[in-house]
Amino acid sequence: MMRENQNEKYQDITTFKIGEVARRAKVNKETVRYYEKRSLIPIPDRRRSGYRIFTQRHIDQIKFIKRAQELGFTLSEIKELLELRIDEDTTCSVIKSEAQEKYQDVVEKIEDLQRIKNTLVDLIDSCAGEGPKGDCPILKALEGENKNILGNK
Amino acid sequence: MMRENQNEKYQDITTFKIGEVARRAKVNKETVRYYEKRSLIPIPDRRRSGYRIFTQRHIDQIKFIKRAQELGFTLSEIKELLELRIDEDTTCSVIKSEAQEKYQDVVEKIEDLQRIKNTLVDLIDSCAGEGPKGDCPILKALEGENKNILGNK
DNA sequence: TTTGACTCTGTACCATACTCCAGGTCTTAT
DNA sequence: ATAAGACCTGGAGTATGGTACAGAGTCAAA
Repeated sequence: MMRENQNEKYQDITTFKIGEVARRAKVNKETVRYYEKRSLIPIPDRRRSGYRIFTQRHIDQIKFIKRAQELGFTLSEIKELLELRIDEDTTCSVIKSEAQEKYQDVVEKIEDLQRIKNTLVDLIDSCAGEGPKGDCPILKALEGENKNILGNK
Repeated sequence: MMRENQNEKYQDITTFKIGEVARRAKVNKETVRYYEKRSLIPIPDRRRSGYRIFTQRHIDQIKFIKRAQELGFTLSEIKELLELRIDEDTTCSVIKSEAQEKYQDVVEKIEDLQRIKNTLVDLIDSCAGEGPKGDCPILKALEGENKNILGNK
């Protein structure tokens, strides 16, 4: 924390240097700079020395980003989300439909993986796990000899 | 196809130039070169001119790679798989356990996505989709005001 | 022989999300 | 005053799986 910064604007509020921000938001300092570069956080003011001046707002926003990431949002999507949050005209329903879109993405990814999982199960079941690799049905399937298990065109 | 290449070795077999390989394996020419660089296919011989000489073996191997990719194997994993395939001592059970490991990966990925999906459902359900964003429970949750839906620490 | 299509190499670039480093400046405590 | 530690910038590097050039050489058919 730094109290006596030269900027009038920050007379009465607590400000932070990058290290403290990183510690509090539980990210790397480089990540904070990276988010600034990608415009994911408000551009911090600078001290005369060039040091960035952060506020609680920055810390909160980084935490927001991290939570959204856990939900599978990419940084680009999160940026949109943040812009929505700032936009006066944004309504609840806009936010909701963003979440619904992301939900659809996730459902599709699960379906893809489910299909892959089923194929793997079939392959594993088809293989007794005995004998030399020459007879391995898994390799055979990958080699394209088995049109039944893998969906080869 | 080229028949009259100067290499004795290819007197009796059909050989291909990169474009034909790419067409038959349904990949980009650059991808063929990329696979060569990553040692995912046997190093092709060269004509005096420098042109690569491919055989059916190369085409089959590229198809193998593509099928394995569809099962979620990374190129590094596929390389291991290919090495297993070449190794005399490889048994069926070794291949099987590779597949089982990949199966575990896929199951875990599905579980992760399932958790994300559930959270999104909860968020979406919590939002009536009406009114200004100020009251949006989704944004509130992301902002960390709701300890119940998101697993904020 | 000409000419269009093909191939060669090496390098750079795409997206994603950081992470690290060097070389230099600033702060802060003693 | 000094020295440790924190901060600055710009650029490179990480992993993944390619794609896209440019500029030069080669091939094949008419």
